[in-house]
This record gives sequence, structure tokens and C-alpha cells, in this order.
Amino acid sequence: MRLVYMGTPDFAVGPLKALAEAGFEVLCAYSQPDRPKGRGLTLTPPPVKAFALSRGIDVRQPERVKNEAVYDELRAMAPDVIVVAAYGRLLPREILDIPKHGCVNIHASLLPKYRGAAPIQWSIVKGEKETGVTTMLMSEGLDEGDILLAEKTPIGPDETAGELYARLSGMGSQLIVETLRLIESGRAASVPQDGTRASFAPIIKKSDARIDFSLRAEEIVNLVRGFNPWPVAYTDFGGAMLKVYRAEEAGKDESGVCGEVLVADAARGLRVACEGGAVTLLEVQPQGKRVMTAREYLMGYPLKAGTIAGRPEK
RNA sequence: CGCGGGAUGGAGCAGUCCGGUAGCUCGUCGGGCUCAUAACCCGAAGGUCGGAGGUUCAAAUCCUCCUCCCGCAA
Repeated sequence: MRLVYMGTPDFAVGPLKALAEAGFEVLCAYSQPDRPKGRGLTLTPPPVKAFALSRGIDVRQPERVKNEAVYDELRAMAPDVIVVAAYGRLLPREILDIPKHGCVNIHASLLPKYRGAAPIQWSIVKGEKETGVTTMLMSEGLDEGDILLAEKTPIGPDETAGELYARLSGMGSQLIVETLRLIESGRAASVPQDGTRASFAPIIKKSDARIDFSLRAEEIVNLVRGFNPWPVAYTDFGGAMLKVYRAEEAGKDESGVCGEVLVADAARGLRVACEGGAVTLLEVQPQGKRVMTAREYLMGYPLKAGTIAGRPEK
């Protein structure tokens, strides 16, 4: 089967690799244009582009996809199917209709839950115990297409978004190969999503990762897990930002105002009061410094018990 | 040329403005104490202050260039 691939970030690299190695003919890979990134704003190619080029796969990076020129070049390639994985753009009807078998999307959640840009992070932040990957036949709506295959997986109690991301990318790689084989053999069946059970996982903003100590300890720990390694939960003590990479629920034996530092002691740890208890911060990163354990942090920084965390954003 | 913070014994920091004996909290090693502890007491080792030049009687500290780490923004 001849396919066109559309994807942008790391998540989409595994599936492309799997498809190529499973013997599908990848005509071309579409990716978002190179963007200025990092310090110095260096123009950086997206991971899918970099991978595709290393395999000698042709790459296209149109700024806009709703464009006659794009339609024309796709029609000219006459793919049997277009596979989309975290491409970053909705596809218009004109494109959905081009491939003989339609456009197939890999989505990192159990649809119809967590439709949208950041299903992996939000499923952890919301405390889900289970998630998965779904392949679907794309429609014009956002992740509303009919479901082809889905595979579940439990979310580990300490699992971070980064870890789950890698795992789901691997699962998606196998699932998309399986899905295309079914389509190829004419045995694919799809079922519509139950829209009444749908939920939305919007693109993450930095400010989503600010820790609200008026939440319960469990919710705060989930926030920390779900936003690691990006954008990373943060708070601030006395105006200096502190990122929190790892945290755990503390006992309920001590209490204080939400956000109050209960314990700041290299021997006993860093504990902050929250709704109904406290959280222990285990791994943190002061502004301008590397990631360090709470113990290391407390050895050198003058944080005292009684400090109140979480001043509003400037 | 996007904006900014940083590099000091093994770890985390102070000292740099205003040049003059390298310090703090830990860790490590040896000894002591204790039923016991990331406890306590005594003692010790460990640093060309990121690198290269320059100024000076004297540089962690002032000047120039370089390397590496990090936050913001995108």
C-alpha cells in the first residue's frame, strides 16, 4: 500500500518508522515548517522531518494545508491512505477525500475521551488509571472520526507524561501497522464514537502548570507527573520560581495554610501544605539552575518553614 | 545578533559591587557515644575559584575573549 505520512513531534516518529519497516511504501512525509527554537532561536526541523530525511523519504512542510497547491500535490501522489499522527493541523474535506481508503489518525487516548492536542498529559493530570491509543478514520471534526482499533494500557501510579508518551508512541506504532493491514485486506471495520462521553484535552499552556496548593495532595502530584517533562509544574517562594519535577503525597499529621512551607530541612525534606494535607517536593529546579533533589536544594537555599508559596503571576 | 541567570573541595550555596588569610550547610575518611537514628561529640583529608589572555606589589573579585549549564520567550 502506498501512503503519505503526516506528523510532527517525537510521538509520530515511531509510527513512521514502523510503517516503513513493515513494508508500506511511504511516498512522502508532511511536517510542520521548521520553527525558531531554544536559546538563540535557531531554526529547528521537527523530529519527523529529521527522521524522514535520514531514511531518504521526501519531506514537505507547507505553512498552510488548506491550499490548492497542497491538494494538487497530494492528488498527484495518489496515495491509498494518508496516515496522520500529531501533525498539528485539521485536514479539510478536500484532503480527507483524496486517498482511496481515507485518512487514518493515531490518537493517544481512548476516544472519545481526551480529544485534542494533549491527551497524554491531561489524562495523567486528571488522575486517570487507564489510557491507550486509538486509530480512527478521520472526519473534519477534531478527533471525532469513526474508531478502527483501540488498545488499552494502565497508567502507573508514578508514571510521568514523558514515560507514558514514549510507551503510547510505541503502542501506536504497532496499532497503526495492524490497522493498515486490516484496511489493506478489506477487513477493517469502524464504529462511530459516542459523542456524549467525549472530553477535551486542549493544548497546554505554561500557566496550566502552575501549582495550586488549594488542591488536594493527590491532584498536585498528578499535575506534577502529567506536566513532566514539559512544561513542568512550578510554584514560587518569595518571588523566585521553583520548578517541581517530582512530588509525593505527605501524611496528614501536619497542617497549615494552603501553600505554607511546613518543613524545609535537608534531613526531613520539603513539605508544603495543601487542601486536606501536604505534599512533599522531591525533585526541584531553581531558576537558572539544574534539576536537583529537594535535599540538595535545601542545603544551599535559605528557604524557611512558614514561607507561603504561590504568589500570583506578575 | 531575541531577553536573562549561572560555573567556587564530592553535592548545594556565600564571598565578586568596594582587589589583600577561601567560608557555610552537608557528604567522605578516622575515632568516640548510643538499643537505635539522613542523631550527637572529637579529629582529618579534599580547592590551579569553568578556560585563555590582560591590568596590578597583589585577582575568586577589575578588563577582554572563549567553553559549558540553566530559566524566559518562541
